[in-house]
Amino acid sequence: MFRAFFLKHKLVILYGCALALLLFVMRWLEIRLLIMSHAQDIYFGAIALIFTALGIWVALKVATPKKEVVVVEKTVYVKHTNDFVRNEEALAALNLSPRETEVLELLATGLSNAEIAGKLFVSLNTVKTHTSKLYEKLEVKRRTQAVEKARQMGIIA
Amino acid sequence: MFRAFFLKHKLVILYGCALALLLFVMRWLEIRLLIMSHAQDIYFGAIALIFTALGIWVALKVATPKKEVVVVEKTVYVKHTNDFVRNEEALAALNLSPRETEVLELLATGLSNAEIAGKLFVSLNTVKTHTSKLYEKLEVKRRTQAVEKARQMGIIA
DNA sequence: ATATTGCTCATACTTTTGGGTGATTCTCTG
DNA sequence: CAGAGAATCACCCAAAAGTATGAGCAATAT
Repeated sequence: MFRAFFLKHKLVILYGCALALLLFVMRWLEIRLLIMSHAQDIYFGAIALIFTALGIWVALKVATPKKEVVVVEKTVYVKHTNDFVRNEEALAALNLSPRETEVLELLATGLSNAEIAGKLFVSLNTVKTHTSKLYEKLEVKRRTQAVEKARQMGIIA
Repeated sequence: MFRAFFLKHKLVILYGCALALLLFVMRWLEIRLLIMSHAQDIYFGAIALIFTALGIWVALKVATPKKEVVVVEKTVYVKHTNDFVRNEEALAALNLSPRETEVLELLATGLSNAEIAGKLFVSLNTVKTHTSKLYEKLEVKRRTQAVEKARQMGIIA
């Protein structure tokens, strides 16, 4: 409870303590500095400097950094595939389960197993099982071949 | 000449003047404030506050803004034609070496690095070097993505 | 009611891929 | 001639992919 409060207002509390301490030290220093009458200016200068520095420090610590937005244009090529027709016969002949087809499509976009697992809300192991079965049914050994074969068969865009 | 110098160190000069002025005012105030012996603390507090504020102000004024890069993607739709025509501009922009292009094409057929090495009569390590450079230039992380991107850009069939 | 199929997940192990670094050789260019 | 870029290769480490096997669960077909 106290800890949470402290953590939340850490900066403010620390700053307050630092200020109090400094004032105390200065008050004490004052006694001996006042003996030398001309040291007053140096004294004030010191106070000014210290608190200016403190202010700068606090400002840099607390201030939300200004952001300068730099816009970089980047060209993205996207193939226009409006005339793709899925080869339903070939797809049916493969006897892929719905889930496997889904995985195959994500596979073709270049996603990793982990990324596919994330998209489908399943574990990495599950995706591995699906891909393995997929490779079996497509009679390939690697994901790259699976994509290539599926593309040639016309079952993915 | 003086003007240029002033403009260049405007902030420093202004700050210096402000500091001097404040010290002068305080020195003057001191005379009457010292009469009330217990006003000393208020006096110091005022100094501390003012210079802290000054420090904050200076810091906020001077602080270098952080840059934030925003990538704006510019979409280019590539016409999908049944007879493939290589997108020469895109290919040239990528600045791929002849060997890298060769590797990319074999990559797209679904071959493993070892198989590519065999086809090109080079070592597996060499193929790895090529693929790595390829991924860099295509701005991708995996071979599957490389193939997908190259296909969308129209630099492979 | 059993068998099958699809989906899920795990564990354990091997292979492949990718990242980083550095070296060598050759060729082209200023 | 020095420097840059391309191609070659090596070594090491880490991450991703793939293989094998087993198992639980729900819907569906027999």
